[in-house]
Amino acid sequence: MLDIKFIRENSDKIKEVCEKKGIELDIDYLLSLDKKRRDLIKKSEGLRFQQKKLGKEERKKAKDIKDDFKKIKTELKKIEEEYEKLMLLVPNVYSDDTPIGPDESGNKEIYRWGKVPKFDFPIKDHIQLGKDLDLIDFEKGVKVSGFRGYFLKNEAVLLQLGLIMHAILKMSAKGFKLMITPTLLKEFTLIGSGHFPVGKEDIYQVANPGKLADGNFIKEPLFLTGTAETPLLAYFSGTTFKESDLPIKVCGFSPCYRSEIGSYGKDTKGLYRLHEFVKVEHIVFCKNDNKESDQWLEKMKLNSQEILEDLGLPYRVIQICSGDMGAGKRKMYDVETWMPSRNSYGETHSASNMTDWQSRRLNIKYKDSKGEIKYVHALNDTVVAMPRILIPILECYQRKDGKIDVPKVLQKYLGFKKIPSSDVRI
RNA sequence: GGAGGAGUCGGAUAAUGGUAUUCCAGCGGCUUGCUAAGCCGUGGCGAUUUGUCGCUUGUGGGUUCGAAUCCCACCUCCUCCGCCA
Repeated sequence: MLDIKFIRENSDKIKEVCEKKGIELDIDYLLSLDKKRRDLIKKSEGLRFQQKKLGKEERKKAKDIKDDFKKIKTELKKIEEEYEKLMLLVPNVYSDDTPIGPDESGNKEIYRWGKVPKFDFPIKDHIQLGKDLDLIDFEKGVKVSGFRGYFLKNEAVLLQLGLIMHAILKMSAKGFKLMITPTLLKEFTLIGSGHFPVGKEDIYQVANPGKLADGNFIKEPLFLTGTAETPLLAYFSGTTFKESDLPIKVCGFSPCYRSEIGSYGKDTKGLYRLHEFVKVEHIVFCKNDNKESDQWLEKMKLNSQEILEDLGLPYRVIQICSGDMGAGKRKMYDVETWMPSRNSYGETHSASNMTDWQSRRLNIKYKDSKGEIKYVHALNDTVVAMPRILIPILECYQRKDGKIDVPKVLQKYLGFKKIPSSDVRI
């Protein structure tokens, strides 16, 4: 959400942002609602003032005012509902260096690391490797969980747990507070992170939200989050920090659920696009300053890159263009990792500067040195998302003999250097 | 699964239908000086013609000239019994 004053004063800019982000929104209508809203607030407050004054003196006259007041109040409520609905749709202004483009074709590669592996034998994809080495079972996954279901088995389990440990310990050493977050979330959290109202169809809603201690059903719907970003942000909703508390740095681990309704028929095979996965995510709150939050975005992006360099996986960094970034974002990078079976890079990380677009929705503020209350800037980025990252690991580290080397950085967590490892077989 | 309570500023607390009290903490200022003390100011949100005005007692409604107080729904917490990874 943006400041309505900012929208009033920069309506042409906002209209341009809507156009370049591919968002259809009638800003003039929003501004007309805003005008009506303020008129009605003035009227209703004036009546309330008189009513309160008269209430003490003359009760009959106060009663007459009450009817007018009620009428205005009803009208105001209607306008405000419409106004608030639109305010949630107003996109954030993208940074000056964001490429302008209609969709992913406008994204820009800005960095490349690592040597793409060359194989002198016919390679297998991770699906084949997973089957041959008994690491992934898609057939049983679909049988038990349905489309896009999967089981990880044996060394793949340890690989995933090792990756989590590596990521968590690394972020902890960098001064991030650690959390394991809930994934069953109330609606306000998803409005807060910006996944609602647009994008609602990608979030699962729980049909039976459960019972309370007193035996009654919970009436408020619950949703399964698609990322730990949402609960991490909502953890701090309603908080006013001291400026000296900033930056707030938190690293969260959670399962993630995505219906992928907009992606039917896309990436239907393998570990790439799944309904449920797990992810280590990190967020930062900093001062309300574009320069500072953009610097944090660079630092966070480097954390993602560092993980891939630890794993020895070749990657590239993409700067996302206006038309491919979400409504709430000011600036966004994807990091893509080399996936031999695709013969290309595939997205494994995503870093975004949301500025105060989320913190306004969630009411996350700080008192600056002058005593002024401001909204924090919020950023989020992947540390490691699994099992998608197993695709490049399994495929890049495969050997001619059909075995797979374990990336060196993970060996201490797994206790073996190659897959299969007799150590974990029963 | 059963029974009963409770939600007032960061913490504590008063107000049983008459317009939210007091204390502590924090922050700002002042005074006195000796290991600190005292005094004054200070919640948040919104509108504004910058004078102010409105809202804010968990949330949303209702009754009323007037609601923290009465009614309805929701959210949350606590106590006791039972069950449970």
